[in-house]
Amino acid sequence: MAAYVAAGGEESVQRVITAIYGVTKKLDQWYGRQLADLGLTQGEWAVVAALAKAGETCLTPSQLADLTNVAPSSMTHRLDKMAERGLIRRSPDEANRTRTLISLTGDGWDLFSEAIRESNVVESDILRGLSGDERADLAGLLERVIEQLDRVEA
Amino acid sequence: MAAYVAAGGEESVQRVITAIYGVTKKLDQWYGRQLADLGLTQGEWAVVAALAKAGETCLTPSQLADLTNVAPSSMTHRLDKMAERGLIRRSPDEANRTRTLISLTGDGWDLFSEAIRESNVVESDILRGLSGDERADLAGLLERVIEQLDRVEA
DNA sequence: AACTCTAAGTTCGATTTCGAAAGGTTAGCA
DNA sequence: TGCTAACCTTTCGAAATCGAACTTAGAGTT
Repeated sequence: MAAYVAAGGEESVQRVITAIYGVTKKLDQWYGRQLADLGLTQGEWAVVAALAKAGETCLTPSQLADLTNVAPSSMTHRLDKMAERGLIRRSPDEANRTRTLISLTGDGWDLFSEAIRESNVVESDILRGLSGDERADLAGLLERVIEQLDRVEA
Repeated sequence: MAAYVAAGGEESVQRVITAIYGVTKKLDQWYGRQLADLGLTQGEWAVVAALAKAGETCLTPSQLADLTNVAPSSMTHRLDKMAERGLIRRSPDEANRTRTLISLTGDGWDLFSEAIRESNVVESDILRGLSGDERADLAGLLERVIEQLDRVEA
């Protein structure tokens, strides 16, 4: 730690970064446990949830890859398995034949409903310790960090 | 989104979770870019940094696995590669021969110094947009979330 | 001392992920 | 029309990760 500070690093930054990675790790564990019953991985749940949130509108593999933070090639593989299992369906986009449109099948919707209904994946437990204002503060601060990182990127 | 809310999920929770995963993703990209010059992966840097922060005291593979959030078996592989490259050294713990002690070699320390000196990995850029108070708030809120998650776990 | 139970590190096989390259499709423009 | 550039998805090979099983060492008990 002393080496960091001496080199110009700030302890407050370290503290935040450590905490962010800590929360992410815990969150991953929590999701993993909640989804194990349904035979879903986190990545697969992320796809189901993204499609469910999108509602009627279909999403492309690229969009899903962006939304769930993986490379497009990884999404191809993931969708292969989910299609094989009958959770999603690939259909060609007639308007732009470069694209493929992904939608939930009946089974996919059933699985989403079941996960929600059994409240396996209602995330309220996670932030139970924070008040409404504090949640807003937290989200706001994190969003500002994201903005800053976007700016550094450019 | 409507499906979530109807099922008892709260939008504020979704917002926080989305933001946390967003920051983590950006952070990973940022680290990846900074470290590419040095030929280090994030995981390897995490090991170097942990050992550097520990200073004189050696760490065991298990401790490093905990600190860097990977399985012990993954750490074995990582350390193999780093030892092969001459960055770290394994030495038996005479006090407890179950353990192995990991320490940075001269080359490992040089690499750490170089990374810091070239300010490749001084994280201050990341939180430039936040004041000191805000950083403390952010860290505090995240740490409370971690506590809550620990409690749910038990 | 003998036995058991726990802990640490590693090995092994399976899975997941990534990046680079390929193939097909669209859009812009001379 | 023909050419080029960009985009989307997929294929492929390489690398990282995980969980489970295994080996060895230490601690505690009788």
